[in-house]
Amino acid sequence: MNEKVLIVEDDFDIQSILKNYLEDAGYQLVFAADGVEGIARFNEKISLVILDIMLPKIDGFGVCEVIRSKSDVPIIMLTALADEKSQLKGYAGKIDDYIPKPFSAKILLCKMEAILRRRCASDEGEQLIYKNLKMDLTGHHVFCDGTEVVLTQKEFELLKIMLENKGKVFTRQMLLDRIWGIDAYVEERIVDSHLKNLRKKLSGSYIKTIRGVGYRIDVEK
Amino acid sequence: MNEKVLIVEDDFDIQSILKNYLEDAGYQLVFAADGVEGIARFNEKISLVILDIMLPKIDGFGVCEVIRSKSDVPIIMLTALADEKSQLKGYAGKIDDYIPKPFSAKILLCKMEAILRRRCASDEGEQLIYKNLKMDLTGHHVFCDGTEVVLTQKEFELLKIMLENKGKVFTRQMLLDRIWGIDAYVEERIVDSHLKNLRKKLSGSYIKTIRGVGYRIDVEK
DNA sequence: AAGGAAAATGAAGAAATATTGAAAAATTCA
DNA sequence: TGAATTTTTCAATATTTCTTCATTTTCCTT
Repeated sequence: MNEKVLIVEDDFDIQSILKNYLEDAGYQLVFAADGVEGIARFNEKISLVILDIMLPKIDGFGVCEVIRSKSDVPIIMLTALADEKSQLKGYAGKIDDYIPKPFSAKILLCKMEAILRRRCASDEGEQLIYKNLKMDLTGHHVFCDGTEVVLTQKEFELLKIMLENKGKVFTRQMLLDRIWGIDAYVEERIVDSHLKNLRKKLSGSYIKTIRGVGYRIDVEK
Repeated sequence: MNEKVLIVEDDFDIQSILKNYLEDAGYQLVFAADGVEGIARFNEKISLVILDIMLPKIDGFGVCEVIRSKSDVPIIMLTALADEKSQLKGYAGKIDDYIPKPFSAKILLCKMEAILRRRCASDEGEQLIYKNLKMDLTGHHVFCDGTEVVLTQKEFELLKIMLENKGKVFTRQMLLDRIWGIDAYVEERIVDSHLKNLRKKLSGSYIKTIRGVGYRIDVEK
């Protein structure tokens, strides 16, 4: 447990209601008072985002678009705009739920739990298993056919992210953003370099190259 | 694709609204007019349940409890009882969403899609389907009759743009602008060239030539 | 209906680009 | 400091992209 929730909301009263209610329910909260801050505060550790629409600097739809471009994190829009058009616009941006203000904190909590319950296996398991490969995430071990393969930090993260998203192509930039961070200034070729070493260590054709796009680990058949 | 939805609802008008709207959206519907029938009609093939609360014989909460005892299928309650207490009771039974009547069919559809998107197993990513052709955009795969066809990047983009705009004629210049960028300086014939290769790989007459104008993929009948 | 012009197709080779492998340089960590 | 890791760089290789031109098809004119 101990889920981090990012709340992007400029209304102080609502911030304070959420603070009381959600912290009591055991969530760790991260607040942002405008769109730019919301985007800046978002990271891989966040399990859910609560997003207002009318925000200073960048509005909720914009924030949603930026976050969605790099993550499938659940997003709940919490806003005074109750009209159908805004709602549909929200859902078009792949949000998970839309709650018009005024809202009931109890119901918000229920909805959050309903959504979090549906989350995919990725972060609940301590282990990732793929073909004859086993990753022990807590212990930072990787086994190939039962024998341990020692990976460096970067190799480990690379493999982890790709195994958590089997079937999805990652561009080098996406991998850089997720492993090195969006503000890291490194050559894009660094990804190739680590991937090469990873492939050599794993001695199996797990990672496919999609020329002109990036890399992918195929879904198991 | 082709998801089965179980609708447990005794109001004939709502049955008929849902029938029109959801069938158009490509869902396969199974109707039940009371709680007992709802439980009887439920099976492993059902991807989602839409549940009224006030039902003959067994009420929605009861049906929910029975279904939840054997399955994690997503459940949406759709009911006239808008009070908070009923909603909380619903969420306590591990439903996924609660929509008070009167409801907007469009929003129901959005919510259904948001919930289905979150499902663990069959998380296929974004897809474009046309006749016996399937494009998996997240995975950068193309399947023709189930077998994979490997496309180069330009071929992939060409097919993607045309499939996203079925029925629209693209001039070579339009395709150049969208794929190569408006400032690219390349021969217009490059489009023909890639299109030829694409046609050969797909082995089916998907892409029509509009002489003197450009190319088009017809809308499906 | 025949001939000619315009447009589209097919194919092949050249040019450009992306990926890989490998190794040197820089950095981090103990 | 020394070892391991990370990052950069670069040449070799593989693949794609682009150009060109001959061939075929379609359409228009007579």
